[in-house]
This record gives sequence, C-alpha cells and structure tokens, in this order.
Amino acid sequence: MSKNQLPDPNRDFPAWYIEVVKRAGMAEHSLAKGTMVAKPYGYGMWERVQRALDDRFKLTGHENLYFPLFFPESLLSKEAEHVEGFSPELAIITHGGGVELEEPLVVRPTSEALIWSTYANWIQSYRDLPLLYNQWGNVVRWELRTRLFLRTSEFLWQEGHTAHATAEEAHREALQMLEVYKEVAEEVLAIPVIAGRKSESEKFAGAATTFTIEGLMRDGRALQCGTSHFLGQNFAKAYDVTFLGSDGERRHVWGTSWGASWRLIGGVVMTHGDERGLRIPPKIAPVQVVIIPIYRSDEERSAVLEVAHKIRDSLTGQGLRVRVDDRDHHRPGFKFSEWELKGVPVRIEIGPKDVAAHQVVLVRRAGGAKEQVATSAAVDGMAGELERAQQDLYDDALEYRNAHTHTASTYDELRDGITATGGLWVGPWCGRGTCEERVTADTKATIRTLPLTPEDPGAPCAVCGQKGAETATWARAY
RNA sequence: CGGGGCGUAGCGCAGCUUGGUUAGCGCGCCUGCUUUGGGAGCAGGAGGCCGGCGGUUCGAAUCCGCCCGCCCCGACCA
Repeated sequence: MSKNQLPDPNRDFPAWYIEVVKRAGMAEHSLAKGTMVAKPYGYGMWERVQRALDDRFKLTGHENLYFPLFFPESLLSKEAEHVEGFSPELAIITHGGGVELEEPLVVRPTSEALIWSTYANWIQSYRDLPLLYNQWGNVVRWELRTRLFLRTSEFLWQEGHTAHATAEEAHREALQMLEVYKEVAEEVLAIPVIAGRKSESEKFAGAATTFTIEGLMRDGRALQCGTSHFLGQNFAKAYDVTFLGSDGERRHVWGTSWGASWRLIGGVVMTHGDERGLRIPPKIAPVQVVIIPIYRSDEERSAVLEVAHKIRDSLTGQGLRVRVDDRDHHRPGFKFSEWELKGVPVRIEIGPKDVAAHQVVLVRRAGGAKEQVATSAAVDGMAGELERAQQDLYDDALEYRNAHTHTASTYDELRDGITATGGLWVGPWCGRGTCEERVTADTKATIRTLPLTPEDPGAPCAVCGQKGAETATWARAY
C-alpha cells in the first residue's frame, strides 16, 4: 500500500492534526517557543478568509485603520477586569536601543486599551458617532501550551472596535458582526456553527456580554471560531470617552469589539480533514483544480501538456485557481497522494488515451470514484463541480454535528455523556457559577454557548435542580 | 513554576553503558540511466564546530560540572 501514512485521526487526533498541517505545507514551528511560520499554502487560505471577512466588514460600513503594536504598560491597568484577564499572558518590553526603558511597553494582546484611549480624543459630539473601525494585525499572548494555527504566541487576526451613542445600537452592532462571522464560517469555510452568548466565566475580560460562534471538530471537541463583544460603557468609562448629545448632555459612549483569527484555518483542518489529509472548501482553496499529466515519452509529454495547459487556461479564464503539476521528477501516483493530502477539491488526470478520446479523468477529493468526462463538459461544468464540493463539505460537517449533539436533563446524563462520547451536550443550567464549575471539574467541559437572548426561565437545572434554567451547550473545547 | 524526556546531516534516528585512527543508518537532496494511469529502481555524489562553555585525559559525541534550548504531563487559556 501507500507509504508515509498519516497518523489515524480516530486514534490520535492531535498527532494527525500536526502531521497534516506540516506535510500539507501549511505551517511549521519556528525558533522561538510557541511561534509559527505560516507557509504559502496555509497563508493562502488565510488570505481568502481575510478577503471574505474584509469584504463583509466594508459592506456593513466599516473602515480599516492601524494602531501600533506597542503601548505603555500603564494604559492597560485602567480597566481592572481587563488587566487582570490579560496580565498572565503579556509580553513586556523593558529595553530598547540598549537602555532600560523608563516605562515598559506591552506588546498588544488586543488593542482595546490603546484604541479607547485614542478614541477619547476623536469623539466629542454625537455627530462623531458611530465610529466603525477595524484593523488587521498581529497580537501576542504568552501562551503556555501552543498548537499550530489554534493557539500560537503570536497570531494574525482582525479586531473591530466601534463606538456608539446608544446601548441598543452597540448591541445591534455586536450581533450584526457575529452574524458576519457565522456567514463566513458556514458559507465560506463550510463549518456549521452555533451562535450564542458566553457565560460570565467565559466572557471577555472587560465586556458586558460576549457572543461567540462555536464549531464542532472531528474529535468531538468544540472550537470557538469568532467572538463579538458588547462592551457596554466599560472601556468608555475607563478611558473617559464621552460625547455631547443633541440635548446638550455629556454621556459615555457604548462600545463593541469583535475578532477572528487564523485559528479559523485550524478549524477548517479539524472540521473537514480525513485519513488522507486535508479537504479544503473550494472558496478558500489556494488550488481548486489540479491537473496531473500522465505520459511516457517526450512526445506524449508535450501532447498531454498542451491539452493540460489549454484546460488550465480556460478554467483560469473562469476565475478558477488551477495548477498543472508538470514536475518531471515525480510520478503520477505520488502526485495523486500529495494533492489529496493537500486537500485540493478536484483533480483532473490527462493521459495519452484521454487526449485521443477528447476526455479527462475527473476525481473529487470528497469521495467517489474516478470518472471519465468529455473535456468540454469538464471545463464547462467545473464551476458547478466546485459549488457542489463546497456544499458537500458543509453537509458532511452538519451531519456530523447533528449526530454528535445530545441532550441531557439530569446531572448523571450530562456528566457521563460528556465523558463517554464527547460532542455537544445541551442541558438546562440555572446560571450559577457553582453549578458550572462542578461540571467543568467533573468533565473538563465548559459552557460553549447560551442562547443569544436570555430565555424565559424553563426546566430545572441539570446540575442542581433549581428552577429557572436556560439552555446551555456544553463541550470540551480547544 | 513542579514532574518526566530530548539536543548527533534538511527530517527521523543509532552510536555513549565499557573514551581510541575516517561518526553511521533511513528518508530527503544533487548527477546519470531506466521509469511514469495510485507514493519508482539502480549506480554515483554532496552534506556534521555530535546544543554551548569549562573540566578530567596522551586522546571526549562518549566521563564530570555549569549553562542554553525544545518537547510531553500539570497549573493557565479573557
């Protein structure tokens, strides 16, 4: 059989993940602990995700800007909960230019502190509102345990920061951007996600309410794929951001912030990958169609390549991303395996027999046998083929999630269920931290989502039995 | 920070216990020939401050000390 088998994802998912990411050429570890080199194949996916998000940010009225990587340490300390949340993960610069700095600089773990302290100067009147800005950049969080794409000391992301005159408007903004994340996750990354609200213990340090989208990975663990925060007036008060209303009253502004990172790429790997490697959704695939020429002699080679290049050109003309793998030092079988590992949605094989018959062999990564198709039909039908591949990945992932979503009404069901099967467990929760902590202590699962808007009191709490619970979704998470 | 492990060619490793002439193996890489429809074969070749510093010794990858780095488990993860 084939060589260089990947670890079995069903037996050792973490080993499978790291091998796929490395061998597909997405990323590798770099020199400093916990840092990562994003290689072209992985960065190419990130570029597609960036574009999908950025287009939607613009359509919803936002503009990009850029704040610096460093700011004075003292700035952070103005919002008590915020500084407490971040202080363990800060990278702090104490020296520059060969001398000790008068005041240390922090490398941003997120930019709320700097941005709100700056917004204070930009906002005077209700006429300056709303402020709808976003920035693309990197942040640093000194993580103890890191994983490629999922948790690295430095990572790439975007962070949106908006300021509004009313709580209602800010709240709407936070939910609107959550919806943008959900749309990108589902329609672009083909990852079905649950949109919800975080519990008090899981929310962002400094936020009034944190919203999240959560996906379910193939090993039964949940992954937070994006968060959007309604900040209330917390940062406005900490950094004294006020405006004069049309009524002449001075008020603090209401804020939001929202972020998504290249962790999404890790989510794609863990949602769609299989024992052969990656399966990349066509919308973010750096290569959507790979053409493998097959030949023996030089004459065959030039005849086959001529057709291969023609097909490539007409597909490229449709706006598709196509690669002809004309490397002469690898045989076809090697290329088949390699492009499957790299998750290219559609492969076209062309040999001398196909050239003679004006056909190609078409192979879908998502499964199914090889199919002989007339060349013209393959070219004309490719866009539709990729749309189906995109949909198939989503449908597969949704089916998996549905099959791994369970309900529990008693504590035994919840605890034993999480421990035995993983996946998502839905059960009523009274809202008290003690009940939440008990589940986490017993199962290592956390509340991933609560309903977007608080529910009317319902069934008794699965943990303590007290009435007035709302529906919580539990899972072990990354 | 606590517990455990590891630093030898691009990658993965052996050698170290019991010091000894030129430090090996697999993969990868380079050249040539034969191959090419599911991970090619043969032949030749290149590539090493053996993590660093110091010590013991006629002689150190190997023994001793110190240092540095990385990995795994735990604590942590807004």
